[in-house]
Amino acid sequence: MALKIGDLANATGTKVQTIRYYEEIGLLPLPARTEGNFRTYDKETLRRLSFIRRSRGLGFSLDRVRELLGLADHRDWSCTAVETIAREHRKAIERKIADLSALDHELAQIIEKCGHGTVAECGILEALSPS
Amino acid sequence: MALKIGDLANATGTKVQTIRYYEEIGLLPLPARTEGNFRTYDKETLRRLSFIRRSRGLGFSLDRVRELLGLADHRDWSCTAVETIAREHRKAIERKIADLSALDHELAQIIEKCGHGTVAECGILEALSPS
DNA sequence: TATGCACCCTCCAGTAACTGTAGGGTCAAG
DNA sequence: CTTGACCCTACAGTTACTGGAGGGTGCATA
Repeated sequence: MALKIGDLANATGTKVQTIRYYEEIGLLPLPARTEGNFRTYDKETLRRLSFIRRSRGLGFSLDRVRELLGLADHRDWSCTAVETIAREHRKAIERKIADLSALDHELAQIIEKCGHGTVAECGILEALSPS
Repeated sequence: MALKIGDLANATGTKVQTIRYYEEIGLLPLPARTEGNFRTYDKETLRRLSFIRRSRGLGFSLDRVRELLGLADHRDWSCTAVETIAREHRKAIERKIADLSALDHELAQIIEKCGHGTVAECGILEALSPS
């Protein structure tokens, strides 16, 4: 029932190189090896990788993921720190949305200025030029 | 009236190293040098740098900026290409906003699951774990 | 004249999170 | 015994800068 790196990759939608990268930076433990030097994994590592990928999918940085994994190991601790990480991440995302929305409005206004003529008269380029 | 690199930096809110980087990748022309080997710039380069920074501020990649600068040099061309670049950029930003909004909703749901107890019971970590 | 200080120079390394490639080994099936 | 799928290591490249080491320039002041 030993899993190879490709099995983990398939099961989690992760590239093989990415799994090796996670191992390199210490997010995944050094796995056992077969006689032929192939990495072998157990279900626990598969769960850990799934956790990492789900967290990454939600936009957490690898450093945050590392913290979350560290917290998850202390089952008797308060989960306040977990909540804090999640809330701050959400705040950061909302800031990003606000920034992008402002950009979107600005772009909309600039695009409207296009006179569909020549570059020389282009309102878009003019809007990008120094006032 | 020759401008030094620090003058350009001050006038555009750009770090000196960033200006040298733009020169290195060919976004800014190789400037004249003083006897003491200091870069000297004219108003035209200042305008070019301002254009770059304004475009970057609107989220255009350096490759797009390069295209826009290239188009701006052909004053008699149609500005259709300029409009296309701007519209596609806007589309990309709107996709990003949609993605982040989806993330935001998902995070909100996950955060609600926190029971404020121990890590072992934490609904956030559970939501991050493989189903 | 010496000194201090702000500014300039080049070159190189590091950031985040992978992705791709070169050059080779392992293993089961046909 | 060969083919093909899979695995291995090691290293370079991506984006757009940012920071630092180690040293030179130029102007004003004591």
